[in-house]
Amino acid sequence: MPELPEVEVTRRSFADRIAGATIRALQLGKPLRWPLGCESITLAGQRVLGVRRRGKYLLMDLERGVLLWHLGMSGSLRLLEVAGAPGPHDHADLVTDRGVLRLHDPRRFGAVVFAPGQDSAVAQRLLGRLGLEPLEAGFTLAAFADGLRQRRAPIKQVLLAGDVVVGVGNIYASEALFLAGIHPTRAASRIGRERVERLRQAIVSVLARAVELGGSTLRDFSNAQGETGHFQLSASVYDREGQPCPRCRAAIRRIVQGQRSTYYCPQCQT
DNA sequence: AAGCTGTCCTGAAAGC
DNA sequence: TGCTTTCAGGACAGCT
Repeated sequence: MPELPEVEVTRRSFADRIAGATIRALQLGKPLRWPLGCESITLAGQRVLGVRRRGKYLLMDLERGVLLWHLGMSGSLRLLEVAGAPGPHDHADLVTDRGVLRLHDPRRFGAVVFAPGQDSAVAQRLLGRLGLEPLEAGFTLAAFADGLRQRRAPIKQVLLAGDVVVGVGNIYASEALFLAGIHPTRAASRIGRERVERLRQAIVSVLARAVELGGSTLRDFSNAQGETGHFQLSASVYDREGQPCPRCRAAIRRIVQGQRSTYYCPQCQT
């Protein structure tokens, strides 16, 4: 499933090539998670100024608005020079004079949404409460600690919620907590400052490494050239219930928090 | 305000 | 073998 690293790798794979392109049309297939929010004709003729990322959203800046893309859990984007007929899981084609950006998303949790501006109600609704960007300078100990201070919920669920720090999905949440030696059920507000700093560093290192490695975690992930990740990042605890902890050999445990699996080492994480 | 739960969708894997 | 059931996952809506 695309988490922040996969989204960033996708962005890098086509952003430079599509910047400056002129949109001809947006062709939609089966409905995605949210409606587009504008007529395709609104987009036609607009130039693509660039592509940014916020959390797991890709923000495509247009001359008059922003086109937001989300890959959900099974989405991928490819920029095709020559687009053949869409397959059964191809649900959006952004046709431009530099090629066709095609969204492939079997489970259709993804979305393409038009926002008339960065401050529009649509943009605010989707982006307004997103937390700190973990790979940017603003992700400081002070800011992170401040975000966790008021939260009594388990740290794992606070990480997933995305309103303190964005882009940490289910897999990386387990991995980062393992690296930091923090038990996933611990109340976020009850983690000491030194351990918050360790968690901050763990989040940065696990995400930055995954970006470097070209996105990792999903078998069917591919960037906009259609290249799959050359390797899988090996997880220390995720999906390893019963297997020995790489640090202390204790059996990895699996629990469910908020209907999501969490994996951790009962010895190393407290 | 913060924290729960339900929901969307479909492929893969497990169960019968 | 083939059918049915269960599960996974991001993130919003809506309720407490």
